[in-house]
Amino acid sequence: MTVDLAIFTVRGDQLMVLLIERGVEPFLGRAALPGGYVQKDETLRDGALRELWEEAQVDGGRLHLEQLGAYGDPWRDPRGRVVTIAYLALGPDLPTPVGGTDARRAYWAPVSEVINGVRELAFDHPAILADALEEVRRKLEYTAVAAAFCGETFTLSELRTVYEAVWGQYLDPSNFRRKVLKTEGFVRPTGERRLPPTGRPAALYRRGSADLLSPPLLRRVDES
Amino acid sequence: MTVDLAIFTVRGDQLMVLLIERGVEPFLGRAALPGGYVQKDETLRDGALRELWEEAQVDGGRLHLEQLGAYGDPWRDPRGRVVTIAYLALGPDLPTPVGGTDARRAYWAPVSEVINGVRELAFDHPAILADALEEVRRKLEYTAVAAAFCGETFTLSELRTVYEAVWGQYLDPSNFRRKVLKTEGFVRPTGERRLPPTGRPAALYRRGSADLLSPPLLRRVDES
DNA sequence: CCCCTAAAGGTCATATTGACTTAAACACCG
DNA sequence: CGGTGTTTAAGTCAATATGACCTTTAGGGG
Repeated sequence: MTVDLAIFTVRGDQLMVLLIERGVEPFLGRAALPGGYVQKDETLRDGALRELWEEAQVDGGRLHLEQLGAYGDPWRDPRGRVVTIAYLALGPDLPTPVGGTDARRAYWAPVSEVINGVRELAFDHPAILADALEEVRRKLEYTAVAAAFCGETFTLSELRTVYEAVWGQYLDPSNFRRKVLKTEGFVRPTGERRLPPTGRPAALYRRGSADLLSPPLLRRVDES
Repeated sequence: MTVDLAIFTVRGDQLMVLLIERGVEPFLGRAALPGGYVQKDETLRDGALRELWEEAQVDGGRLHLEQLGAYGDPWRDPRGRVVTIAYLALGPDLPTPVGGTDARRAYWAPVSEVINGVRELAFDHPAILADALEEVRRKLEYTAVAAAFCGETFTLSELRTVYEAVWGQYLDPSNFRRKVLKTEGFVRPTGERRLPPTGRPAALYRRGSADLLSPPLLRRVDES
């Protein structure tokens, strides 16, 4: 029984996922999602948090962590029957982590490159990553987790950039602002402002109390 | 490693869940969700389908089955560390199943009674059932699975009754009809009709090709 | 002091929803 | 054979939400 983690962050205007280069067999040297065995006395969530730290030196306290599901096809691991519980983590632009015990190194990779097959992942991690990606995209529609990608305080432009990076589509700044501000509990103004490199200062917000957005903030379906 | 099943159906105007009376220790004689050990050579889904049949003689071919998640707290099972993968199943009004090997008997119980604590479930099954219930309610909003509760063909009133039973709230028949019919791929007319005990004949539909509803069919939030 | 840029705020046509009303189709009853 | 009750089916209308687009504001830099 193992846990595997799909850890996402937004850097610049790209959605990134944390990958490791495996330092042990099987799939030695191959790219993979961080993860490892669950210990006997810990919860699945605690196991995920521990692996997060061991393999990538990422502190779980600051990021959103939720279970994605169990992957247990008998042939998914060449070593034999290994069921893995996949977790989804979202965090602000984190420092590039160093490798851990079972990982030669850890690094952020653009999700688009991994999905396109430019990098080949070990095990059934391509499927896990695909499911995780769809889940994040869906979560942004129906919940207020997008703020988990931002720092403690953020501007509405930063928040919009998160949506654009995750969904891969342009959003009208004005309509986005209207939707976010009139959705009760989405964000809470701090009263402070931040100066962009150029242009008018932007108001700063912090995450609100709401978890669900109703009505949701739907992405366009066409995407041609 | 086990699988547990939260199997729902709509009977009359009530949402029902399939329970078993445990025939073995621990929790002998207690009500529980059907489930059992996963075998070495089967997928998690196949294990769920097998347990479905063994413990409740329910044929999985006709119902919607999806994974809910993994429950793995170290103390959830008095026997020791047992991680269970919970599955959610939705089906039309099924015949009352007989008990299986590890179950003295199997029966349908109103979900409301179980949630209220009138019946106490074994293990952490109360939490699993609560999660399953919320998942069904959410699924009805964003997907077209509601038809899984109906037979091969059904009237719009039957479909609306499903929503009302699951959400526990009244829906305006006229607005429901408009929403369903104008949502592309939700239902497909068969051309036939069905005579109710009294009143105008109702057109029959079968499930359409759509999986997701966009925009979704949201339930009211207040429900006071 | 003017220009450029991004934030902030507004307009307007369109789509969707909730509450409500009206018409249609059948069985039953006298 | 026509009236009555019941359920399906269809329509109206105001309130709300959305997408596309425009104008104003508040900075920095030349």
